[in-house]
Amino acid sequence: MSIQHALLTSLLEKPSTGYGLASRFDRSIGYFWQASHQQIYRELRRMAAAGWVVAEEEGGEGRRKRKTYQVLTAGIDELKRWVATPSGSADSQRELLVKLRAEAVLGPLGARDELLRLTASHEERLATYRQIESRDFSGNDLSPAQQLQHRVLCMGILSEESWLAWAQDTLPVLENLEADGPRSRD
Amino acid sequence: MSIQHALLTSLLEKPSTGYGLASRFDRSIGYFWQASHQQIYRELRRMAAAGWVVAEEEGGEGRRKRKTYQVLTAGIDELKRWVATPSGSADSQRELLVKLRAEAVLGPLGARDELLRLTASHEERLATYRQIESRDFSGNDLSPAQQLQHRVLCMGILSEESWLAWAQDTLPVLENLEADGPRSRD
DNA sequence: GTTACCATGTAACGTGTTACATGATTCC
DNA sequence: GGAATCATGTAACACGTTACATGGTAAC
Repeated sequence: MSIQHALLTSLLEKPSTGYGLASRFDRSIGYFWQASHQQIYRELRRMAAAGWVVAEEEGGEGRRKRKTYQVLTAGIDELKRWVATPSGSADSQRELLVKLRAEAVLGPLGARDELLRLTASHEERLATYRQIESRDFSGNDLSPAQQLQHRVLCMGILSEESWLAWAQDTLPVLENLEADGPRSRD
Repeated sequence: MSIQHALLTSLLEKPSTGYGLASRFDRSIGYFWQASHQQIYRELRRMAAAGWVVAEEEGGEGRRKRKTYQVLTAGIDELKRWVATPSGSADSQRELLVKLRAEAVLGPLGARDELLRLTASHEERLATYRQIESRDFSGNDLSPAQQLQHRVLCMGILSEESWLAWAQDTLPVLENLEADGPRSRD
C-alpha cells in the first residue's frame, strides 16, 4: 500500500508525469524500490480520485494528454499521517527509507520513533541469530553441508549488523533535523 | 515462482506436512523467507500435480487427512535444473540462499557460478552508488535535508559492502564442497 | 468437556507482472 | 519520412493476503 507514499514523496520533490516517475522513480528511492509504469499509472489515478494529487493536463484536444501530477494538501496530510504511523509491515525497512525522504522534504514528522522501533526489533533478531549460531554451529568440526548452512545464517547476521550500524549513524542526522525544525537555519 | 524450490529444499531435508512447513518453513530458510500456510498448501498441491512430490496420506476414512509430503526424483531433477539456471530475478539474493541450502543437501550443482554472477552485479551497483555519492554528497556544507538523502544512499552502499564481504567468505566454502564432491569425505 | 494446538482447505480481494496497443514529439 | 523516445492506457493473469470454515488430537 505504501507505494503511494513513495510516489507522493517523489512528487513533492518534483512534480512529474507518470512516465517521468517510472523512469527515475526518484533519485535514491528508485535505488531500492522499483515499480512498473502500469503500477505507477494505476496509483496516480487512484490518488487523483482520492484528492491527494491533481493532474495538470497539457496539450490540445488530442485524446491522450500529457499529465503533470502535483501533490495537494490532502496528499501532504496523508503522507504526514503515514510517516507518524508505526508500520509493522514486512518491508518496514524500505518504508523507513521513504519516510526519511519524506522528512527531508517536509521537515520533522516523527520518523525518529520509527527508527528506534526498528532498531529494537533488529537487535532482537540479531540476538536470535547469534543464539542459533552458538547452538548449531559453534563446533569446529562442521561438515561441508553444515558450513554452507552456517553461511546462510551468517548472511542474516551480517545484514542485521550492517543495518544497526547504519541506524546508529542515521539517528543523529534525524535528531539534528528535528531539533532545527522544518525550515532551514539562517 | 521459486517458493516451490524453497519448499522442495526444505522437504528434502525433512519430509513434512504442510503445517509443519508453515510453522518452521525450515530452520534457516524461514529466517529470510516467510510464506503463509495457504501459499504453502497451494504450492504443495501444484507440485504434487506436477509429480515433483507425493503426499503420503495417514489417518482413516475422515474427509481431511494428514498428508506427509516427500520429494520425488522429478522434484530433485527440477531443483537441480533451477540451481544451475541463472536467476535474473529481482530477489536473486534470497534465491541464492535457497540454492546454497539445496547444495548443502544435494551436493555440487553449480551455485558457485550464481555466486560469481551476483558478486559482479553487486560490485557494479556499489560502484554506481559511490559515483552518485561523490557527485551529489561530497561537499561538507550539506543541508539537513541533503544529509538525510545521503543517509538513504548510505544504506544502499552499506548493504552492498556487507553482501560482498559475505560472498567473499562464502566462496571458499562452496568451492571446498564442489572439490570434495557430493558425498562426505572419509 | 473444553481449551489449545495440529492440520487442511475455500473464497474473495488487492497487488504486481506481462503482453499488447496507441499516440505525440523529437531528431536525423 | 522513419526511428527513437516520451507518454498513457487496457486486458489477462499470477501471486500473496486476509477472512472464514472445518475437523482431528492431546491435555487439563
